[in-house]
Amino acid sequence: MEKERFYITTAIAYSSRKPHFGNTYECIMTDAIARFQRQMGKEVYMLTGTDEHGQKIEGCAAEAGVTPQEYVDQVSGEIRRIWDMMNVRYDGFIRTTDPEHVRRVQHIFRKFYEQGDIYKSEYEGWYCTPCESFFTETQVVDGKCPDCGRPVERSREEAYFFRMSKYVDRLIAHIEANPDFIQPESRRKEMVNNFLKAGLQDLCVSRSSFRWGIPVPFDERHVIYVWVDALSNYITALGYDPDKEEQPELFRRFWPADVHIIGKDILRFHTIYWPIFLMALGLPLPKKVFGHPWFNSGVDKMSKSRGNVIYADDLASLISVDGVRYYALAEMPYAADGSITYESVVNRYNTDLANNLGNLVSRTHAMAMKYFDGHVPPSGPVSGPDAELREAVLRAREESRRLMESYHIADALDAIFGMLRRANKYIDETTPWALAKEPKMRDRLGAVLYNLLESIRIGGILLAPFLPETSEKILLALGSEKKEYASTEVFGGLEAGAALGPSCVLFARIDEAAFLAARAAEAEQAATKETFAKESAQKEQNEKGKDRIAAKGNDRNPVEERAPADPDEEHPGIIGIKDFMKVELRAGRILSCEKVPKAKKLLRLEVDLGEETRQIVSGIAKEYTPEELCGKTVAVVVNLAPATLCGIESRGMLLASGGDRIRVLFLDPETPLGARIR
RNA sequence: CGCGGGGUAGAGCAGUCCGGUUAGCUCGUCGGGCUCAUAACCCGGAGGUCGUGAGGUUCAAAUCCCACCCCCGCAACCA
Repeated sequence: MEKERFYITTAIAYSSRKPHFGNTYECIMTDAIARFQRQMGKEVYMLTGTDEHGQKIEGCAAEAGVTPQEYVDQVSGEIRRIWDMMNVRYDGFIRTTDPEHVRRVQHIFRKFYEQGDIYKSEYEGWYCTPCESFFTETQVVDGKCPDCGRPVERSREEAYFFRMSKYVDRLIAHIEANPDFIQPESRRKEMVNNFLKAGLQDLCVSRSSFRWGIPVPFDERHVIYVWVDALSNYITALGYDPDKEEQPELFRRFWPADVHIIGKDILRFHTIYWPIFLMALGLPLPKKVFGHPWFNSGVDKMSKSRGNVIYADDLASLISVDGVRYYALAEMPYAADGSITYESVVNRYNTDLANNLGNLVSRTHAMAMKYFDGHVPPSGPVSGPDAELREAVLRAREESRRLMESYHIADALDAIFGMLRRANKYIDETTPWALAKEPKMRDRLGAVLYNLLESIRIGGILLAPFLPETSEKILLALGSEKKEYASTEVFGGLEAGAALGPSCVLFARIDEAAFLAARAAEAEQAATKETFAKESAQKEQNEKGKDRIAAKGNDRNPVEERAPADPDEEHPGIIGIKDFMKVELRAGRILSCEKVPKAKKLLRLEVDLGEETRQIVSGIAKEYTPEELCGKTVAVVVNLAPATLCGIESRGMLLASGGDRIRVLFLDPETPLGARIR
């Protein structure tokens, strides 16, 4: 009989910088599912890879003084190194710069064009270079990018568009007929209500403003924009090429994918544009798209400027690879965002891995060594709590399987660890050390230890998809050859008389206080270094304007150093006093203030600037009530171009701290109204 | 009235669809037990008006209905 097949993918990682914990989590999660499916006897193909085109990478490479190809070679290698280190066992690793991928994407693009799905038109709008995005008039906020807040430019370019409208109805019908298509559930409604039913616009699928991309085959001035390029990886990696008479075996065997595992931020592209591209190619749609939640760092989004970025490889050096895997898999809820803190890392590690799992193995192994000279004793008749233990073991097996089938990974792990807890309790119930003192209880003692060893053996096998190394170690300690899932069906697979392996400490306990202190010290050091690096880099650039050459090799993290990550992390360059004086800041008093109806964040203010009174709209409604602002003296940017927000004109801007906690900058009430601030 | 999800012990969650035993679980906390083990393990206690409404339906509501409040996604509007 032919094996059932299972095709699972991660999103391909964007190669502009080193992936942080959230990216790595996705890969670990996907790997756990893939390993589980292999354990279930399926023929699995797990695909991951790197997305290597785009203007941002072009820019990063230029800054680093290397070619884009050299740049992505390095980053892609780094990403792959981390995946490998985390024991992610992928079957395919695609890079969007692979020549085969490039050629196939060109064929796909041409096919779309030839069948009339792609047409040439002109795009005019506001363009944000760092985000590589065009925005419409209504999206742009006061001349700035709505995503990153940096200035946008008026830009017009000839571009190719994909006729989405043609397929929308079919897609809606598909989503409605397949309620499981988008997971978790809540995401499905977001997509359907926010995008599909609201009216889907044609998608711009080419760019001519940069070169680092796959050229449009029939129009060399254009490169194929990210989505046709990146999304296609799921089929090109299997060898799909629309020009081929017959698709290769790999493709025929594995398409359609069973599930695409992706971050919730790109759900829209995977549940709307990707299915439509597939429809246009006449291919079946993936069975499921799972938009996993994000890991936040404590309460904040992870970001370097907050000094709270955690990298998986760094963490692995502290708590082991399986420690990281366990943490990521156990801590992340199914649908809501999870949060990572060092406290919870240590707590999870100590309580679950060291105390519950590690110590169970350790104490059981020690007793078997001491009382039975390192051999598996024969199992005796079932008595006392034996039945309950066995039942717990088999139930954990069923539960974890059921939960894994629906991608409830944390819950599946919980089921297994619950069983381990039951085994610890069993030791207290049966008190083997007391039995050991009575020679006539020898058989009972053997039975008790047998039950424990067998429970651990089954547990070790069940843990294999999540903690592959630990699973190996457990089975090695038991000296058991039986590692296949089938051997867990019946309690009693362990053979009496077999010799145990050497004892081992699976997870040494961590001293929480010392651990946290060390992390705090590191963070401080890193922050200092970061500031220093930035400053000297800027100095260098300003003074000589020379290109910097990326340090290679010994630099611990060269990628991170040169790629300014998120917009909010970018530090301002050094400016002269002239530049500063371009910004006209003046003191004003808030005369009146009210919430903008229908707006969540906006307050409409009348501000007295001495000479004049201005209407300013400010996005601080979540932090301040109108009452507490009235009468306050504030700093206002008065020469900012007017913007229209929610239909209300705003002329100027209040100074306030940004980020998650917005705090308005209040001035001394004695400040004369209209006074220039500098 | 944009769309969706959620408010359950100090924290994180399950239970809600298909109303019904003392509202569970993990962590934390307090007390006890044990000594095989990684100061680990086991037991017990305290701690909950299940967001609010002396609302509705019902013999019975965390669970169904209604109203309101708050939080989080997505979208929009962070000047």
